[in-house]
Amino acid sequence: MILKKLGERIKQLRKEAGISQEKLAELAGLDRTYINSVENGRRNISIINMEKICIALEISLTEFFNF
Amino acid sequence: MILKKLGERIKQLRKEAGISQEKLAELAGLDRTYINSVENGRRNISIINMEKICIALEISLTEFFNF
DNA sequence: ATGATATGTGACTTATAGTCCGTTGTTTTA
DNA sequence: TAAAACAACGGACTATAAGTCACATATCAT
Repeated sequence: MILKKLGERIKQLRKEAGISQEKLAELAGLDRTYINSVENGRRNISIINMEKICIALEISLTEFFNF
Repeated sequence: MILKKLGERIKQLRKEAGISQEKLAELAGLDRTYINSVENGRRNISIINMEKICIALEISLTEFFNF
């Protein structure tokens, strides 16, 4: 399902960036546990938070959704 | 800003599909007034609703974010 | 084994997404 | 130009995402 795929995509990109959930949270201005629940597909994330995460991961939304 | 761009994108694709906001709402299983406010950049839409709208517009999320 | 670092989860409050009722403009078409 | 059809917008309400916390569990180095 979409939430799982999305979470896995974030996790994959975060790993590629070589950072922890905590670091990503800090860069995106979000809570560590929130990032965790998104990665695990337990959150129906909004577009604004998606954008924050993409900016933190230095990737465009277009690139992000290229999967 | 992101919400404006997103709204304009939906409106553009909806026009291309030749349907009204009401018809899109019906196809996506969302409210007519909600579609309107999304198109006008006044809503921070969630990924699940984004997907509903994409399905209604017969376009993939990947294609949608190709802008 | 011990301590540091990273991740997973449930429960909770607050903010806002999303619905449902309506009214008022604005196009389109007969 | 009247009347449909469509779009924009508002108030009141309910559902759900955002955001945080305490704590549990891995993981890995020393």
